[in-house]
Amino acid sequence: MAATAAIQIGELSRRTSCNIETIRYYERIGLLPVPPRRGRYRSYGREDVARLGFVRRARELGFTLDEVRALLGLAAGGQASCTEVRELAASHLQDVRARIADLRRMERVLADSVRACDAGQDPGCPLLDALGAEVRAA
Amino acid sequence: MAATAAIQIGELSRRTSCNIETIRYYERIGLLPVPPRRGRYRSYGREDVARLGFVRRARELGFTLDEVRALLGLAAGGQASCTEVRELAASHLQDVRARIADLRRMERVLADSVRACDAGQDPGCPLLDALGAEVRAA
DNA sequence: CCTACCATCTGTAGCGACTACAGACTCAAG
DNA sequence: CTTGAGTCTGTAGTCGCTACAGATGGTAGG
Repeated sequence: MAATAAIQIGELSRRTSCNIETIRYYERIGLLPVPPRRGRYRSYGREDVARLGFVRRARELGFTLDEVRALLGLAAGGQASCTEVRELAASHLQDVRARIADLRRMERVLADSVRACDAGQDPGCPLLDALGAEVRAA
Repeated sequence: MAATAAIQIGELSRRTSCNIETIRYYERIGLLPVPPRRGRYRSYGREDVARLGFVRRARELGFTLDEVRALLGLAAGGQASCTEVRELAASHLQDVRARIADLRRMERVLADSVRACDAGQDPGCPLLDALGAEVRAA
């Protein structure tokens, strides 16, 4: 019940594993509230640690900062917003799956080419061939 | 054997499915050679189509522009460089696989949360909980 | 010949999500 | 009193484009 222990930006950075410059950046773009100052130094409290932790975890899940902003708004809103949160997450999940599919396509082509290269009976370079190798003729 | 048909940037753009602005950008950063001019207009030939095609295919495989630059250098170099090409591709393949692994981790967490949300017996919002929901208490 | 219209030109600024300085200051310990 | 760590502001860089604005070029129709 003591007054929330005030911490400085360095401590906030340590507790959230978030770069100091990034914290100030989040403040600049309005993702974190402008904190009060002790002297000239930013002074943070318990709920700043929570909020920034939330942001960082959402970022780790690949949400964009705009999506995070929306999530923060919804999180403050109470249970009515659970549906909206679900929709945001579901749509983001689709994005993630699409990106995985893209990367898998790349992986397949690359792996095939490297394998062909290892087999090494090709007259030219199978990797360069895969990229359309007439460039060499220049 | 006719002199290589000279084309303008618009035609190059169409043939390579590469944005005009992007072509000029590639020229600016030295990825494409500075072309001669017909009047004030850039004039491209057969090997520009090939080179830009190569660049675009490499980009589709996720190579960075620096890697593409390296590949172009190696492609010009003859067969001695095949090993180096292989190494570049193999290392890029590792990157791609790492990114896939990252995304899969995200996918799992997101899918789990959305599923928990659908089950809908949680008192709060399982999605927000997954992100560390004390933010709501603010 | 004039006009309309398209393509092309140069140069600059914006995106997203940071990251990296430079150069000033504050504050506490030795 | 000095040293060193921490913090401050402000600006510019990263990557790979993309999007303008505003000036020309070349061509076709009237």
